[in-house]
Amino acid sequence: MRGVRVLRQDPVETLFAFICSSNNNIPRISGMVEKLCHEYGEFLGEIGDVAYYAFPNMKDLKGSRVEEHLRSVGFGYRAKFISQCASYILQHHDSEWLEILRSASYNDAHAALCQLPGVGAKVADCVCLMSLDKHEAVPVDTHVWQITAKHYMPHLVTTKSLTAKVYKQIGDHYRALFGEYAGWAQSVLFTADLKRFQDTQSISHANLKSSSSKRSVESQSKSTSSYKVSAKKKKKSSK
DNA sequence: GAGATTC
DNA sequence: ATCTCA
Repeated sequence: MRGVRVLRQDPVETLFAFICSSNNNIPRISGMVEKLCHEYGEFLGEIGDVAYYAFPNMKDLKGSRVEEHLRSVGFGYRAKFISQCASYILQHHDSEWLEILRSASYNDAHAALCQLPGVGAKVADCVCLMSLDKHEAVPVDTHVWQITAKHYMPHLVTTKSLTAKVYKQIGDHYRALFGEYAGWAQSVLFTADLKRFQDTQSISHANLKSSSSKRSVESQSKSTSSYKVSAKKKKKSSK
């Protein structure tokens, strides 16, 4: 049986990859990250006829020259965020600052990340959860917002946009329910709603509730006591 | 809260 | 998704 896993990724790669993710789709994000590696990363070797490069060091990502180049290859407004973010971290902190944030509290790490250009609450939570060991971090995108409002927090169905206030409310809701597993719960919610996982019994959206399928979830009891995490929690330290 | 930003 | 403007 397959499960939903929250990986422990490299903080630098995670931060810059999620800066690329804003208002963007996965194929394009993947292409952008590969471009960063190929253009600015160290050559690692090749397997067959495919060359592999490491994710760049931040010192190689800063500067207006980088920004201009990234813009010319289709990074859009994210080009500025990437170069400025690298500059900011190296100027105000150092190259190991992100790793050091692993020993900070979730609230401190989140607040610090939100200071960076191109990093808001959502990207900060993604970095916290996927690379900084902050498993109470709950990244709330428009998708998770809609799912949560519909199935778990009905009073939010009338909210017109994902404001900072609503963002906090949703995260706090899951933290109260799942504590240190809140981030994992978010991953299950998110994954369960992906079309390609709709028929994957082991991680169906409705599994966070007591029973039944996704289609009939609306008619179910909304009581929090029916929420179950059950025995499908998993974690891994590498891909 | 609305609109712009990249493709 | 973040930022800017109002």
